[in-house]
Amino acid sequence: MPPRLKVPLEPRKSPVQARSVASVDAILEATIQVLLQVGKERLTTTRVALRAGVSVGTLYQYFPNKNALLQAALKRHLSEISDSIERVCRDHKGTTLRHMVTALMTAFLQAKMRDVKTSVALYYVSSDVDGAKTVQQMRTRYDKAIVRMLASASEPLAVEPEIVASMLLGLLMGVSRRILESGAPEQYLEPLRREMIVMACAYLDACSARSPIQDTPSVNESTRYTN
Amino acid sequence: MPPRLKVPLEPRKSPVQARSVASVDAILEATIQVLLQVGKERLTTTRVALRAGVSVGTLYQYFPNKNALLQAALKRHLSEISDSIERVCRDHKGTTLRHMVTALMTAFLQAKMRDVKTSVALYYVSSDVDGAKTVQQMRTRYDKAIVRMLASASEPLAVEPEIVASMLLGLLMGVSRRILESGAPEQYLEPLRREMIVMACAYLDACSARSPIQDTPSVNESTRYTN
DNA sequence: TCCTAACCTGAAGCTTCCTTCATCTAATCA
DNA sequence: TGATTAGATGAAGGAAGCTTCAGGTTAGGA
Repeated sequence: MPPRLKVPLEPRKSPVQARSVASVDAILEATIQVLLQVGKERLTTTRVALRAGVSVGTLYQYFPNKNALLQAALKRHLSEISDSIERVCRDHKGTTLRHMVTALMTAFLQAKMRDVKTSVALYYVSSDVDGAKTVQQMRTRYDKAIVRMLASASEPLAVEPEIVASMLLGLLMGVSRRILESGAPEQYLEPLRREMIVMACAYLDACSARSPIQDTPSVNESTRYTN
Repeated sequence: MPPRLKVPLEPRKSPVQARSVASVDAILEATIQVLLQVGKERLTTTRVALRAGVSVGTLYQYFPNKNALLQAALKRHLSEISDSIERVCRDHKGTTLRHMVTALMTAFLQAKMRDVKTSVALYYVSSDVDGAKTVQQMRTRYDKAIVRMLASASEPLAVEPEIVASMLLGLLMGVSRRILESGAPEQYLEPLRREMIVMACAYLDACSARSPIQDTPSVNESTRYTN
């Protein structure tokens, strides 16, 4: 049983004329729609092509295989978000921690909710083997940008920026995922956004209150509390 | 094109003798392993059976189809976590908010990290159409339990417990997912757990400091901050 | 206008796997 | 110990869908 290393993974033709650019775009768009309509399991290349108004052959002219198609759609979406985060981080270097968090949360949510459908659809592909890789790459971009921003804060930060970034991103991702997965009625978005900012700010304050070296009382058992 | 509503979805035979119980367990275990080794896309029932040391036929005696197998594995894992959370919530009714959060965070992380491999493997199935349903069910269980606990706190809670629960779970899920997906070196777990508790407590304090009716300064633009 | 390259088409080959079922073995009980 | 039920087997049917390719159409330049 030789490992199936199908050779034809060379990137396909890339669009030159206007009509082909349109095709590629339609295909990517159709991918999202099909994903939303039937889920990843029942997404077929033929179905995507049909939806996009082109033939399967055309699809395979720009994407070497089904998986590449899915990854491309995922990448396109995540890149937009990464860009938006990096921009915010750049724009807020040297400001207050509070300013930073507020801007970060707002930007992230805005980017993620810009089109909810796409975000939801892509959860289907974000957690297969290849999807995870793509996600990981983007995560690295977020992380770095945020750490850099935090490190430039006008106030001193009592905790390593990596840790803080981890917490902020965890909160951000976790809450937004919850919102998206739970049907996401528009109205809850704004209050939750505010709540997240409250939480993040409260956390940062708590960080500042701590001495640089950890002074959290140690906790060894699940039944003993930091009071 | 009739919707494919394959009839034979009746639940199969359930194990009676000891050996069959062992088989079912081996199959479920093998599912996780195969999931980890090759991912969901390349998981085949034959491969799972082989790994479990039984034949495909045996597998199909207990699981009506491949998907049911995956869902069963997912459900088993999530149920353990739900149980653990519900227990903690029950055991901490009427205590301090701080006690509650600390216990909650600790219990959740412990349950999730008990065996990291399983948790990671099941991310692959947790976000397909059916997996999402299962996850949603469990989420409801978490939510209710936590809301009930929060509502019983010895101190008054200035914010609706649903909102608080949402935030806490968002944080919890988000951070733990980050940990799991990023390779999860054991050593980072404890500091992050503490950090989460710090964050959650800081948030609860901030909540108490607010008057019952929202007094968060309103924010209308992404470029205006709550100072 | 004609030619070449870009682009599009979709039937069919081929592979992969899910699932069944006829048959065999092991356990349990009278 | 013989009968009955539970459990296990794995070759083979069959469906589904990815991908190719030989042959058409369109666009743009000479």
